[in-house]
Amino acid sequence: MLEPSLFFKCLSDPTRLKSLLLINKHKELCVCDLITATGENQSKISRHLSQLRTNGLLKDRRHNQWVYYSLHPTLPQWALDVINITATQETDAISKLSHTLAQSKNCCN
Amino acid sequence: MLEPSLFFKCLSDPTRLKSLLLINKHKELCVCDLITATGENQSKISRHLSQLRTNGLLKDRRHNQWVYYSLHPTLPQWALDVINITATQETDAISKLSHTLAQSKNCCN
DNA sequence: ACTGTATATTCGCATATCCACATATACACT
DNA sequence: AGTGTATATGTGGATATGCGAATATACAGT
Repeated sequence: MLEPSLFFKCLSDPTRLKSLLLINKHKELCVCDLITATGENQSKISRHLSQLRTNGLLKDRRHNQWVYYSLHPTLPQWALDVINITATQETDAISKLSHTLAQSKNCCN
Repeated sequence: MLEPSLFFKCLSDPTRLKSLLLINKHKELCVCDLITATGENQSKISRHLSQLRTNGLLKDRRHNQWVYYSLHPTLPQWALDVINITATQETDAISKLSHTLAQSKNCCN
């Protein structure tokens, strides 16, 4: 079972939170999408995603060179609720990031 | 306005989370109550409470030697929602702590 | 085999966090 | 003034975290 304090620690870094909210909105994104959307460098994003995966918030799906991340299917409802509440709080920031993503050519399709 | 990632960082430490949930349940508690309930030492509790206060999650009310902490009145609804969701997730742990508190003589009354 | 793209990992450094111990402050009571 | 209780804070050490730069791995296309 997911310890609340550990779950919150995952959300306590702005890059991790942005990534998680973007994945929540788009259901599934690959690493390069998140790099594009957030403007952060590759190693930073990769490390934060791996942390979210290790702690059970994300699951990865590998297809060819790409790794697609989505919310982990066993995430408990309360965690999903917290994520969605936060999403409504950050609508503007997230749409801006989504927009950046939409404008770029898709690296993986 | 309260930054979500900063708010989550406040909830990411078990001692801070316990304290916050206890205060949420009892509306107002003094420091010695929290020391009793959590079994942690004084300086540890004091420091965590001060951090919660500095970040706007708690407000303090001083009366004689005692300092009473309660949820900050300007906490936004989404933050209250997150706290309450977490509370329902931690019911057992919190009642245990509340029980410890009830059994001890009240230091401040 | 070589190249390019996508992703992960290692390393060293800087900074942050958490803690216990000691000390300080503030107030009440005598 | 002295004592006891409640709370805060300074300090130093241990550990954790976050970062960029470099390197490694994996796969696709040529």
